Amino acid sequence: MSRRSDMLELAILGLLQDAPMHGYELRKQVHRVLGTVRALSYGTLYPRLRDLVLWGYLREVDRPIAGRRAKITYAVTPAGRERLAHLLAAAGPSAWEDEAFAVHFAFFGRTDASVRLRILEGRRARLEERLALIRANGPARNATRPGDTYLTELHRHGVESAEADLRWIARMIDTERQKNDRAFRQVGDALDKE
Amino acid sequence: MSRRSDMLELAILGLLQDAPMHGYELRKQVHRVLGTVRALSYGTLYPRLRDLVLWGYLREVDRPIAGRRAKITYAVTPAGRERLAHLLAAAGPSAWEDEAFAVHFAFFGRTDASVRLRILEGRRARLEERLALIRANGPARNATRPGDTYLTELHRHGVESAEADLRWIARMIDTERQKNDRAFRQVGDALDKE
DNA sequence: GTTAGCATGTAAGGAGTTACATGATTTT
DNA sequence: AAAATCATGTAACTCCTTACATGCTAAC
Repeated sequence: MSRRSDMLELAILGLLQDAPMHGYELRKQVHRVLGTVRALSYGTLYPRLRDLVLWGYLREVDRPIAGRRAKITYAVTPAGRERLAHLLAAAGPSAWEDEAFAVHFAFFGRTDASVRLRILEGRRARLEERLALIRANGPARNATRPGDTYLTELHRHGVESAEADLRWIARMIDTERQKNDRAFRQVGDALDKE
Repeated sequence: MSRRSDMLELAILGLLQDAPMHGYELRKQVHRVLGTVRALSYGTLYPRLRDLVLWGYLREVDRPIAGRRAKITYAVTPAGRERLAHLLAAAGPSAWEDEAFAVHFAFFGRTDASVRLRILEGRRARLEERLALIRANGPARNATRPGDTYLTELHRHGVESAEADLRWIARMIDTERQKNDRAFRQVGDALDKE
């Protein structure tokens, strides 16, 4: 359902929903928001923008300020807004993968609370799975090259990174739950007053 | 000089140098050693093994234990050993990238001390550069969606991960330097005795 | 006036994934 | 005897990068 490439689509639609931009600026915004995750080349971006226009999710807003041309500003169409909502609501297993997760998380500000929690839980499960795998594959019984300090260090660093990620996710989930609790309490208060 | 694909070549030659294996087993070893980094599919591995044989770096060692066939064991040829040495000694800028660095580091056990240090320093510079970039792109002046906690958190997590990686690298470099010092001292002692 | 950054694109090719196809061996 | 896992491969496809090509605009 959501290939890696849907992530680029999500990022584009999400950012353009905030404010119409042209490609060059858009790329910088992607780097600002998702700079931790990966780079984005023009060879990837421009063809994709063309496609999104073709599919009706974006429209070109020509802004010929004086003689300045060839600057194409893109804006999200109603169909694009629907598509964005759909992508944001879709929280399938591929949404727990590294990049997909980061993109989804970046747009949590406009994602439903239930979807947020589902993605966070999925991500946690994914990270725990990975940690277990790293631990299982540990270089303990390193028969061939016993005592290779470097392999051991690499392994330990992998474990520590995964653990740090897990702690972060756990914190995010806690925060979400507290938010939910507050929301429930407010609903409760409102009901009390009736 | 070292495309992403050279990393796979390095991993294959490095592991097969330790012990000849067939493809299936090799894949598991790659996961054991580099499991933290990325997965490796058969669709990638087998064609590459074929190529390496074609290029003379590997040779097939058929091991028909009883009727058991179709199991192809691969071993490194002299040319392959040369190639491996070359790949290990090549510490160009692409060796500081995430995956390439991990692969190089995994084989530090048979890498020259000077090359090790060069790669570690390069990696540190790369990480520092990345950290600076993340900090510069920080969601501080987030005009469009002020106070988007999620973006702020994502950003912070990115900074923290980068910092943790940097601390790790710094520790590795320290260890290397101490090793060098010890080595020099031993040489010094030996000279004293003369 | 020339360098640096803004701005848009295309074409070719590299790298790898997915899905498929096939069969042997080991374990339950 | 079925299920799991070992074992090897291919073909189609996707995605992205690199290198190229082009021209404008701002700053020095």
